[in-house]
Amino acid sequence: MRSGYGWLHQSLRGRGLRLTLPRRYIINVFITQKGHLSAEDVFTRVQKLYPRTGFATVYRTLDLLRREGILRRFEFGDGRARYELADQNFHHHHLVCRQCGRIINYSDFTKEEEGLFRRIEKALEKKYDFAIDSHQLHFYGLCARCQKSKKEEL
Amino acid sequence: MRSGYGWLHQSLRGRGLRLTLPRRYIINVFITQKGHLSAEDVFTRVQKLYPRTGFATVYRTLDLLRREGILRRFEFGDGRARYELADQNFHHHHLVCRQCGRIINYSDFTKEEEGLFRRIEKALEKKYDFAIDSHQLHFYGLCARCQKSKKEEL
DNA sequence: TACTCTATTGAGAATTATTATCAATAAGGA
DNA sequence: TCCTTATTGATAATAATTCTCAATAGAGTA
Repeated sequence: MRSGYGWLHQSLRGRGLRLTLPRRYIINVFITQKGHLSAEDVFTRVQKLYPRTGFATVYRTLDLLRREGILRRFEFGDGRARYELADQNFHHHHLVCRQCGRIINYSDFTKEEEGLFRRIEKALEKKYDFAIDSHQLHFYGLCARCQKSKKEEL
Repeated sequence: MRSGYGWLHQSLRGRGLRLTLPRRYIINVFITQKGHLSAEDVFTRVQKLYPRTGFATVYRTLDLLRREGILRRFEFGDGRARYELADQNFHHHHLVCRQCGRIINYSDFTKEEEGLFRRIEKALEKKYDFAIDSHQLHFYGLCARCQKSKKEEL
């Protein structure tokens, strides 16, 4: 926890921002275990390492990191936002289970998708005079486990 | 407002559900003016025609209509859910302005998209044992107006 | 048409996620 | 080490949505 955050430090200091302890811990949560974490998820994990952390700080930091481009924010429809490390080298989309909320990242088809998406983006930008900076594609359905439990109900 | 809701009536009665006045008014809002309406949007519009309507009823009805497959529910990232008539003949995706929240439906490329999406769905279902029933694609960026106002700031 | 059963409503309280407030704390440059 | 001020933690405030429950009103039936 001592160092290894030089990149962030650099990115923040320019704007008069500080690399505080809670911020390090929060980023660390995302680095050590990739996933789609809600503010509460992050809060409980950080609490274990740094119990004095407050909820407000978690929210503030998540938003800060989003603005810095370090995190991406998603809403999958269960009323709470999720955050994920914005790894440029791992562009992916999501599979969301309606029942249990499980989220799966997939990047199997991004090659094909990207070709089409680039074309669509270009065309939409022209047609609607829109400056597009990102997109999100979610597939919704039932995961393996929830399909089974549904069958067993019958 | 007297009739014209036979289809709904049919669809509800089977399950012991009733086609009440507020429900008619709420559906009517969506039929008369297509759009991506929040619960509040619907509430204020229905209020004008049927002032005794309560907020809770709006929420309950929106959810009912979603479960019936009549409405679709979306979250575009501004913290409030939006509802839209689920018109099977008008499959489309969305362009969302980060600044003002404006939402544009587009269906220009759905032909091309659909081909790819069908293939992706099939493959994802097999690979992850997921029963996919729908998907959402949102493009985010700045609409024409907000691009302008941003330039003028400088 | 009147009657009855019960799904639905309206008003307001309760819940949940998120944001704002503000005095106390701690980065980090001098 | 000192000083300035960004940041924090605790808590109050918002905002969207859901829950509760007595009163109301669909709609099948007599």
